[in-house]
Amino acid sequence: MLELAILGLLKQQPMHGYQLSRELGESLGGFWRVSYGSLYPTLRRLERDGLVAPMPGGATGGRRKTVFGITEQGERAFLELLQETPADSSSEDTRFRVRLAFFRYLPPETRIRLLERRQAFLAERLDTIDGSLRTPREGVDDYTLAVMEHGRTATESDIAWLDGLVRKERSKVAQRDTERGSTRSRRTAVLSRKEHTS
Amino acid sequence: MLELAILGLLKQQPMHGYQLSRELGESLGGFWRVSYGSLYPTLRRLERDGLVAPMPGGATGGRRKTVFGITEQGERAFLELLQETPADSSSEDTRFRVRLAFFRYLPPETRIRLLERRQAFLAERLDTIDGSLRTPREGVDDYTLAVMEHGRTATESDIAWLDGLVRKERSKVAQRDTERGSTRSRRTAVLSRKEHTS
DNA sequence: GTTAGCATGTAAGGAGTTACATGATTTT
DNA sequence: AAAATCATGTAACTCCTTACATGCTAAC
Repeated sequence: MLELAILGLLKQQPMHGYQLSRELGESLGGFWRVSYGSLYPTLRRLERDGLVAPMPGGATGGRRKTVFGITEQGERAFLELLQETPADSSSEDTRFRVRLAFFRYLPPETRIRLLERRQAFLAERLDTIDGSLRTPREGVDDYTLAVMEHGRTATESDIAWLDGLVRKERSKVAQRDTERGSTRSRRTAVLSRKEHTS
Repeated sequence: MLELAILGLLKQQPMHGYQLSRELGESLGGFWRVSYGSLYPTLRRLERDGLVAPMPGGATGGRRKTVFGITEQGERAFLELLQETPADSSSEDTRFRVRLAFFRYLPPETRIRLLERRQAFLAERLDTIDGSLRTPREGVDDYTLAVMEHGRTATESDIAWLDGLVRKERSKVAQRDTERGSTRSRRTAVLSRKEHTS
């Protein structure tokens, strides 16, 4: 996840490590604040692998800091990481946030696919919660119940939010297709659905 | 976090490892599903440390499974873990959920203190988000913005939800104090505020 | 000139995961 | 008797954290 975030930020603009950590904290709004003990080693590993490289004439200052930029190889790795489906469900919420923050670098069809994948994930979570609420085992008290019900509410509103994003994305695609000649629009719609199913 | 969850579940009822994993997945409603590769070693470590112990006459079956129960030492450790303030902000959301699910084991004053601590944490997150939104750096696009705004909305509703829980808790305390003689109620209120500040 | 913040790192370790292995029991 | 699922475990690894160490630069 950290690699993705670093590459994405460096794609926007070359930066040094310290700045990366601050941007990360800001653009994720306090949902994830990396420690330097994790940031710098990762940065060096990315450099070693040729995904980022120090820039001679960096962005702003002229101090002893090392300003890094993303390489072509890094760009490729970034796009792969961005579409990656992680199995790890525990940190998936934060991970999705990070991915979404870099959505502009993906084509609309891929965006829709990822948004719908996230929806499916949340729908499954919702099923689990509803299942637990329907089958109250012994030992459930008010607090356990409160956790579950709040979880359900939050998940539902997340799904609705994603619905809005998908709708917006679809209308963008539709508009784009209309602009470039109206005969292809239906065909494109079929194609993107096909891609989503696979 | 896993230790806390295991101890809490075993406090409710003796169980074997497999059952623990299923209960965990259910009672947390899909927000956290532990892997066996983590569960069993942890369970054995807890046994080695004397916090849990195998029960001769377990709960239900008589198979080859090992049913564990919590020991007195485990109960003590559980209460400590339940009140522990973690510095790690990344997994704090899930962690709070776990803690809340075992809130019934804490005295109301401690509950209020923990709820308010969580509120303070979320308020800080809100500040970070609002700060980022007020100072739009270069490179913010619609998606980064969407992430932040959704984060703000979700955090705000979380805080409001906690407000409700705190209010409910306070009214419980007030009622309890009224029931056991009205002269002490004011003094107790002062004491719990003092505890909260520290 | 000293405090605060910028900037980069290292060593040790925590808390989990995946993938694999194995066998017992129930269901079909 | 085959398939599903219950039940327990191990080894290697990932990814990140904490705590520490160091020095530079700006501001007061």
